[in-house]
Amino acid sequence: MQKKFDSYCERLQEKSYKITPQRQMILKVLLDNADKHLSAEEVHYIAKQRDPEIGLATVYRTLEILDNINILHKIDFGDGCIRYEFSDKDAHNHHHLICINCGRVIEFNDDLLETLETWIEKKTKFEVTNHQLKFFGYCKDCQSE
Amino acid sequence: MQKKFDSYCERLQEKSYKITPQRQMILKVLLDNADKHLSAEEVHYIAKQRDPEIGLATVYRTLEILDNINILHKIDFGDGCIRYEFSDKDAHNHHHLICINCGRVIEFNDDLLETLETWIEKKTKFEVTNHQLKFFGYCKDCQSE
DNA sequence: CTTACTGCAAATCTTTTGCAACGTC
DNA sequence: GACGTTGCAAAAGATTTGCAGTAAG
Repeated sequence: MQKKFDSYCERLQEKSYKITPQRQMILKVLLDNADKHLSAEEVHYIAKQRDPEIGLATVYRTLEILDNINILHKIDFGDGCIRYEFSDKDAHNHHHLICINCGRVIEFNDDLLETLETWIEKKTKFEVTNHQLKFFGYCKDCQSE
Repeated sequence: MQKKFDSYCERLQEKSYKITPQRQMILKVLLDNADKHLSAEEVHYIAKQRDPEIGLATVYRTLEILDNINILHKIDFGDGCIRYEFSDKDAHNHHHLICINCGRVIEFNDDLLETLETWIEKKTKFEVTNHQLKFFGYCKDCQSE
């Protein structure tokens, strides 16, 4: 965890962003909840418990930067806000199962799309840099209803 | 086209929604632009040219209904608004290539995911009803930059 | 004639921006 | 010390809601 934190700070520095206490804290909040897909609001809520001074705009600005330098990326689960996830989390082969009843998000690994990507690049001349695959449906607990 | 329009009206009726002129018009706008992925704002803009009286809230409310009864579904291309697409459009095997430079959206067909879905249902006991696959990258025109 | 639907305006919610004060390098 | 960064408050967008009037079945 400390290792990741340090490498993210380095990446910020490389891109000549300053390592401020707020940015470090936001990174720590994200690392502590790496399994969660937090939204800006949620990051702010947790961050405020650690430092009540921190502003929501700072959180938004930091997440934007972390997205730009590819530490995070945005995901939309259709619940009205942008959520974030670390980019290096099994990078290319992890997808999401989203329950349309309770909203739970389950992660799922598979590398089937590698093949598809190469095929797309050949066939359509579109240069693929990333993909997102979401399955909607009902989780185990919601199927009875 | 007329056939689809009629069947959509029927579906509205079945669910005991009224067939108002506004709803008919919104459906026609959507059918006339079935290749486009319009947002609520865009639907309203086109609709207003046909009937300047129509209100934006009506458009939002109608799109919500059409989504609920599965005539449309929402897609998010990361441009800050919800876009819509007919649900029956090659339903299960059409995906999107989104250019992160110019924002162009290219459609792409493939049925690879059918297999994956069955596999997920077996493996995770998640009941899949739909999926969304998006590839991000650079379209032909933007690759030179 | 009843109940759902509409248009408008106001409200809400998420995200962005302007700006003076502040802190990192 | 310079310049990027912060917090706050205000602004901006997208979407939702309340309500009185209107119209579909």
